[in-house]
Amino acid sequence: MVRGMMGWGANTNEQGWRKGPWTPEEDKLLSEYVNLHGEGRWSSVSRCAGLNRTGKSCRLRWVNYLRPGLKRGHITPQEEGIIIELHALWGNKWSTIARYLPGRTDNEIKNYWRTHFKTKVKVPVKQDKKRILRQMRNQTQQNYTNVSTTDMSPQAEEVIMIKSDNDNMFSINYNNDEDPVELPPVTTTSDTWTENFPMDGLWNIDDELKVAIQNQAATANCSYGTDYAVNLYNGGFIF
DNA sequence: AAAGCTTACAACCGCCTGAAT
DNA sequence: GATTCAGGCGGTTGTAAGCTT
Repeated sequence: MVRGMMGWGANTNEQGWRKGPWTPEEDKLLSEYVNLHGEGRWSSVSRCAGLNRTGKSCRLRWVNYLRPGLKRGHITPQEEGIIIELHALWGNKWSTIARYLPGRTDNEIKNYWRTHFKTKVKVPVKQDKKRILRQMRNQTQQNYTNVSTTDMSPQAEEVIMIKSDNDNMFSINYNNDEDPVELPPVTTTSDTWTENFPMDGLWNIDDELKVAIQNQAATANCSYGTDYAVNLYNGGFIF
């Protein structure tokens, strides 16, 4: 795989900043300047080093490509194991994960994950769905008559909102849609209610958003919203 | 050999946060 | 306390190379 001169053709934006692939000359200017003056103050780096690049662009180039000590080459099986383990623990906290993989950047790990694992998320079989849906249902009934999402992160809140319309009816609002999906009557305790319940949309929730709920649940104090997320998680909804 | 698909990854964008004013 | 701004982070995009059909 060719590194370097790929992607966007070099051009300038409305503000006159250069965009696109970095040239060897630009790399040299940036490296020399940072080696001399140290990291930080990226906006002044771009000016002082004679680079017509934004501070953000300079920082990114340095951190992901020019910084000394960066590893090159394929992720090793050991590194892959660490990535899998830490991702299970923290979700898409790429910079945090990168701290445990010396020489690897968050960008590299993120790209690796998306390429190798993003599309290989386990799809639950029907039996699993039934079990988990039953748990969700029971937990919601037992613990909350009115589930608030006010304490959830915006991301998590975007995924799912559950509310009780009356004592016996619940509805799920996926992605804050205009038309919430109504659950069958609470009196049903068998599997039949899950059969009738159109959950496909819920099961297709993007993996990152599931992780967002997981993270929210793991980090926040118990509250209705996060507590519910914990229940979802414990019930196996996030896999 | 050519077309289409997949993989890899550099680089951008938008949002968030914390420090400075 | 409000505003501004730089830096950091995660998500996304664009494109070349490799692979498959």
